Amino acid sequence: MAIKIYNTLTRKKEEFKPLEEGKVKMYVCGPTVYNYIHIGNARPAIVFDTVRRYFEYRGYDIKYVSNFTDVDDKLIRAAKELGEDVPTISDRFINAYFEDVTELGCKRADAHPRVMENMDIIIEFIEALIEKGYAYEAEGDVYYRTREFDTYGKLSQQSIDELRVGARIEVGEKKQDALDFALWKAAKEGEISWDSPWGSGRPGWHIECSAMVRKYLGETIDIHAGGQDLAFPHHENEIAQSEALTGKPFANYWMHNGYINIDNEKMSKSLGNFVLVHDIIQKHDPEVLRFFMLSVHYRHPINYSEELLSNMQASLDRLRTSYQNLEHRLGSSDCLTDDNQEWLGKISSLHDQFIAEMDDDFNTANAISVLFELSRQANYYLMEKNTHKEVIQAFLDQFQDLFQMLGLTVEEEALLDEEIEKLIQERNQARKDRNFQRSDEIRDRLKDMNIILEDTPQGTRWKRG
RNA sequence: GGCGGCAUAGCCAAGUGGUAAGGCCAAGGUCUGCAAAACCUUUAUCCACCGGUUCGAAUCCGGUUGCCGCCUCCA
Repeated sequence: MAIKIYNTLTRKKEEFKPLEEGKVKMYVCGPTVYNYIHIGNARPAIVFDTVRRYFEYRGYDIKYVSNFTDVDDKLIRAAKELGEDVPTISDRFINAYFEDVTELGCKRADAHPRVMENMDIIIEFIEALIEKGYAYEAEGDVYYRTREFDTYGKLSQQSIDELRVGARIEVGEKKQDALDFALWKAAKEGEISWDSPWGSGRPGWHIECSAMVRKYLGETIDIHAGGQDLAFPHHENEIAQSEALTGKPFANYWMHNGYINIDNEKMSKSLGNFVLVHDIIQKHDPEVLRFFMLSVHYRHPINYSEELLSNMQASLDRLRTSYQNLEHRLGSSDCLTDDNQEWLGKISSLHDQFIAEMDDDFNTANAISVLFELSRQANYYLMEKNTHKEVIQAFLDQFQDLFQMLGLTVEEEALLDEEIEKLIQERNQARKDRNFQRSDEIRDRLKDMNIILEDTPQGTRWKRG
């Protein structure tokens, strides 16, 4: 079975064929680091981290690169407002980004290139475009000649002549055509800037990705990904820049994740309805946010609310409880059963189902439903009087394996605290003596300490609530 | 004006031709000293609406309504 990917470029699900057997080159557009990330930024981070994990899981050698935009208008504005310089602010929020995203279970990319550290290759790229006639200099700015690129609009299916010219596309005097976009912007008084053949200035937004993709991954890559809104104009412009330069396809597969809405409205800074990851993870288990994002297909919109997050907590708890119940039974399992093969077969077929769902354009929603089936089967198995270690272990391994694949953890049970253990023993003695008043007293006391007890035929177990 | 998406139970959400996955919530039952956890049962004769194609459609086609996104910095 092969992995299928919905390719924005062709608007179809296609079988994934890597450029090089067994290898994947993937680039994801990262955030502009002028603030803490909001949950809208978290979606591509989580979704594409999962895509990456899946490729790894399937044995691919994947090189995964994601950039930081650390110089741009928003950063310059933020610097002015805060009375700090741009590098200080971008450093701060890059660190914050890593902290947040790590909490959400995302691994580091193989490279996280920054604009400031790649000024030389950006300038070279622009020079080459000028040389080829695709760009021109105008009073310290450099613009891309959009109409010069024949297939402009192929990603977003926009006809170049249908693009609304006027009110919203700024007709700068320096531009030869309203559709042209900036590759290099001349510095204004007091702005951070770099020297270039066209005077001091800074790069336009789109050129950084073209330049960094080329440097870190090559002229043609397998997968280029980002939020839906980036398809036009950002990705369209990247294609124009890169393909004009190399004459080769820029990326074979384009993936775009859907939006997060709040009360069915797009979340945006201007509407003031954005939710920061930084704030959510004070109140909720960060993995619940990840689980939430993965419970919906990545191309569909998600409507965020606190209530939904609480529902998701309950769902995730169900799976984790199941895992903990298995762990609890591992020690007391014997070897008296003879239906091991049947159970092992069930587990293995659920694994195959999980793979089939993920193969189908990373259908994490369905993959998660397989996890629930695994949980149901495990719970059912635990109802048997005699259980076999081998089967319990197989369940545990399967949970462990698939959770990890999705970037989630089955929380390890904390070590038994001596004091808690002592109280439990005392309570069990009270129960034997049928002194239920005393036993409930102890249970309540532990409950106040956020310890929940469960009496099972194999003894009392506890967990943190 | 151009391009695109969505509409499935109280809530969330899969499902793109073969007769409605899964989760949350709720109700009843089993187990338990009581709980907790778990298990069993129940919860959409129907997938926004109207027509059409088909032996057969939530799924395809046409139309209608509603909501949303992109075309401007944006994940």
